[in-house]
Amino acid sequence: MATIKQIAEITNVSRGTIDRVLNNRGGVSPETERKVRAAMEALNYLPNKAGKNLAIRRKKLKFGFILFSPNSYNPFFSDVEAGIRKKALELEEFGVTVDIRFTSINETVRQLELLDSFAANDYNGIAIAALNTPPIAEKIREISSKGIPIVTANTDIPDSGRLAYVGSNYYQCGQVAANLMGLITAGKAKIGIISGSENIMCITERNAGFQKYLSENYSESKIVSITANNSYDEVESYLITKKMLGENPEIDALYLSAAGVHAACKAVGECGRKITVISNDCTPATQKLLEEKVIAATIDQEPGYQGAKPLEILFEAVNGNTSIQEYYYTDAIIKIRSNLSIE
Amino acid sequence: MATIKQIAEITNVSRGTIDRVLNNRGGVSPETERKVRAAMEALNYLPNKAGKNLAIRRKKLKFGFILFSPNSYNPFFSDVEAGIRKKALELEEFGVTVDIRFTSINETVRQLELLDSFAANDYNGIAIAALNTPPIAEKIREISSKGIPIVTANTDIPDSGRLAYVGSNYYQCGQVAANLMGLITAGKAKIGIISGSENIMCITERNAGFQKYLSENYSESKIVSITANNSYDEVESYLITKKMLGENPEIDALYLSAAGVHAACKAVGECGRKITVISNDCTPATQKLLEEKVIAATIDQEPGYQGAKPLEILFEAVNGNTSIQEYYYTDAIIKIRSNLSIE
DNA sequence: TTGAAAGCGCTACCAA
DNA sequence: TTGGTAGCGCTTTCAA
Repeated sequence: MATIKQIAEITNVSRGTIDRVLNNRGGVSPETERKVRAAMEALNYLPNKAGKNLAIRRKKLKFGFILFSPNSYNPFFSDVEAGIRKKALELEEFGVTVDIRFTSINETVRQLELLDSFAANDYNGIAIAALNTPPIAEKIREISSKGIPIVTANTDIPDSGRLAYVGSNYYQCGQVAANLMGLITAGKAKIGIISGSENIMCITERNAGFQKYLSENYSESKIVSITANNSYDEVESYLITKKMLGENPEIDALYLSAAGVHAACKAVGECGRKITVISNDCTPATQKLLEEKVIAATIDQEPGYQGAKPLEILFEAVNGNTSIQEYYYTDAIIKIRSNLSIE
Repeated sequence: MATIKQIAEITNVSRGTIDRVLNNRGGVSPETERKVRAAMEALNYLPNKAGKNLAIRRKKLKFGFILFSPNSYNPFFSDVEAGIRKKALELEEFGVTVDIRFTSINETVRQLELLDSFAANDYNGIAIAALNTPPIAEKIREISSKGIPIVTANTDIPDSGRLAYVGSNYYQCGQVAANLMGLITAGKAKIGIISGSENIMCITERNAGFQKYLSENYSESKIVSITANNSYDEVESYLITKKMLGENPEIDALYLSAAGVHAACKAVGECGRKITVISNDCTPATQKLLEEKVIAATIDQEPGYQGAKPLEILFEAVNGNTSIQEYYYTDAIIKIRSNLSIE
């Protein structure tokens, strides 16, 4: 519990100088620095957060968050937004302002503009659900190199110079779905996969994890058919599910690896067969389907955390915390009918 | 983002007086109080945590935590302890000291002594995994009425004057276990329950939730046999499981509603039949059994949170936070083989 | 290169 | 009943 004041007294140096050493601000003689570091070592000095948090108010930090607009096909992002707003309220006590900007799922140009705008207006940190395209990666690299920390949320761009990623380990999500599917169907399912756009990494990762785990652990099960919904659209989701179930009467299980859950389940209800359905995320529509036993299980990815944690990381980074990890994976949380209610 | 200083300037009253009004310390004229409250209302004043956290150091708060000793029958509590120690480290920055004391699972007298000792030595708050017996309830009421906040953790005593409870909703845990059992066995399981002491509420609640959910949702399944392990002992756990499986050849599923998981599974392995096992908690031994596919699923109850959250609540309470709930339930987290690794 | 001092918001204590 | 002030730990700015 040593403080800067104590270190200052022991070393006969002013508190200002201790601060200079502590935060590597330069302008300290090697002799003094050595003495100060020795004392910090000896007293096992650790900076006090309450003190830092109070002092940082004067900086009036600004963070920006670029997120996908929630819509009927994918209401998931409104839970992310709720997480952002909650954390923003907390950070307000530390003098931090948070601004949110929305884009559609395929607006690369708009994301670039927003990134530029944040950087040009002296924002101190940026969080972004980033489209994984080369121009975005390049832009992130450019802004990061100016010293503005960037954290990716929900969708990642590795090797872009971003500070950290917060979100699902999608490959593992797929594995968990396969594991559940195996358990529920005694390892003998005839499976259809309703998938999403093949150029969105999270979808391909989920499918890969699912297929790998299934083939390694439930060799008697079989993936009968895979269809991708490339239009981010509820109607399309209904149509392809309807078609798949009609053309493949042996299918008795479905893995919904993308959004559009509600529409797909409408087709399931109409087919008249008993289908074991496993989906992702836990939106209100999905909860209702679990309640009605249409969906057997869904895999949640802590959307609130994906909104809150990136802001927390940015705050820590700006506040001089150097022990920030690269990956903050959310848990693959299994939701079934009986553990819905309590959060 | 109004501050005490601003309120003071507007109302032409000193900051000390604002503080007196804010914290109901008394000694303020009705006239002044009215004026101050009006200003706080108008500016939407909210106390700043960073400021409070810094100032509270001077109080040098002391919290005590009474916990069950981890042992081989129930290693669960070492994860709770880890949660306590982590939070204690965080609170150290606020000048808070945390002391942990251990008792066995049935030492009422020892718990009474420890409670008295904490109260007599001016501890500012107490957390306790409380044995649910009348003398303990009475003691908690006595100490609470002196103004020392008490939070129960893991095991609760309602109506004892304790401030809050942090832990499982055991009834729901039982429901989730039944829900899983139904899903995995297509609702047709012949089930044995290896239970624990009938006078521990958490066990009886789990069993009740399990039976209720099963009968309401999986009417084709059947509970064939229930045996209680009343000796908190690994060997006993092995013996009763062995006996149950031997005497009831139709049993094809087990719900382990108490600890002693490792020993029970030894008996499962020896019986030579395929048994669907569902257990509680996620200790290292249980993880290994999941890995080996001996256990199909286990229901975790966030032990780390059960250690950390009570201390957080005590700190908030002492710090003047009045919006503390009565129940802080942990999630019933479903762990299967594929979602073990990532935390 | 270093020191001194003010300030972040809140609390506690002494004096009036 | 009220005001004034010092202090919690850290940062920043100005002066030396």
